[in-house]
Amino acid sequence: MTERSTRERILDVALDLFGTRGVDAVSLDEIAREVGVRKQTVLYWFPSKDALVDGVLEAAAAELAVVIDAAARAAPDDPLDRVDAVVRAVFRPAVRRPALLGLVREVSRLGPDQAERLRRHVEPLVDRAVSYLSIEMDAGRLRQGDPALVAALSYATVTGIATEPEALRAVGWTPDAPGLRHLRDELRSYLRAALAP
Amino acid sequence: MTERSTRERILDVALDLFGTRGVDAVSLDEIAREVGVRKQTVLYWFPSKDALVDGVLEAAAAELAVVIDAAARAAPDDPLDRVDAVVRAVFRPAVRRPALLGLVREVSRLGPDQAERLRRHVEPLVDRAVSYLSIEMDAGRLRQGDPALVAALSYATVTGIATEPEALRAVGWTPDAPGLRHLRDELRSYLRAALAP
DNA sequence: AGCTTCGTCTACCAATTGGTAGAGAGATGT
DNA sequence: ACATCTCTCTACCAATTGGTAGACGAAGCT
Repeated sequence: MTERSTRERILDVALDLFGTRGVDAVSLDEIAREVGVRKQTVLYWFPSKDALVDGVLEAAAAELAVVIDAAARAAPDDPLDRVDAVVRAVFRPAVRRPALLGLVREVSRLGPDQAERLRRHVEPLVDRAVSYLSIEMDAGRLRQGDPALVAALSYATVTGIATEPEALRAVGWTPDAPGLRHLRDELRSYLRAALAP
Repeated sequence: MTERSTRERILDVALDLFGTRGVDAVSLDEIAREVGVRKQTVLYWFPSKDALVDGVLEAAAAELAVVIDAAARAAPDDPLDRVDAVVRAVFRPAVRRPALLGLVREVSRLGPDQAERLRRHVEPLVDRAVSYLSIEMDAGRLRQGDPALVAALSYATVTGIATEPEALRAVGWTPDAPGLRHLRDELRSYLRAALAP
């Protein structure tokens, strides 16, 4: 068996709790309890709560970056198909672990230092996405617009829908398997329509 | 002079703080300090923190409902124009007080009781929006799709973009007056494209 | 005048928070 | 065999949390 390291397990639990309930609402004690260890062990691996938040952010960003990158590379040439592929790829981990996108969302609340640090992590990904959109817009294969804002809007759509289960429940949606497929397909058509020329 | 009541001022401050930093991260002491009063005065008007959260949610929902309702009624007949009008109407208060939409977003974290209560408040608004979309889709004036999910997706787009300043800063956007206008216009075209037949 | 209600206050309190100090068990290198 | 290093632990601590009990002044009612 694999016997994941304590450090890893702490990161995992912290990502889940921070992402679903917010950083300030989760205590080190609670994380420790969930991991099956004492608070001081958490503080051994991450000398402060801030350090733990840093670690979790970094891990989450890395995890997302890998998924997105792989999907974008493997996708076919047409930009709409490519966006489609990224959405499909992100959708699975995002729904399985809402905390993943939820945490990224959480950043706005943390100090500007942490926001800045995360931004540096994500920057290359963002830059590539924006310049890609820009090129494809110029080529007439995507709707014209400000590529930076279109990127932000697409991101907002995906993150928003993935991290707001309440909004979905308010319109009567249920999170079972067919519901998930249906949601994914509607999200894809919606984004396609928003981006198509 | 107007001399707003203590209760009102508490609701105001609490909405701002809860919305921007999260309910759990804000203490009654802090709210009281901001209002210029002691914590026990807050507890006099709202017998517990939960009660305060309830009050704030209700006030926020009511405020949003009024804005949306007015815009939708005053708008022209074409559904795209109507969506446009609502977006323009929501955009201003949302940007001036990001807490407003931020708080609605916050609901997912609160207990299911509070989520349930807020949902009852918002339900008529949601129902009307969904059935409106449904009718216009059947009439061929909007893109075909599941009206409930399209409503949720549109909401996610607007809320997401309004409550994630970090995402916007990551693509180099700045929150000055021209930036705001530009963002609003891009949001409008994006939504238009996503909903157009 | 006297009594009550309203709004805010001071004085506490038990529980929880993030964090420090340092002991002790196990493995590892010499 | 011994010293060192790695990891987790117990024992505390000061600060902050949401909340209770009740005093105090001002205003209104009789």
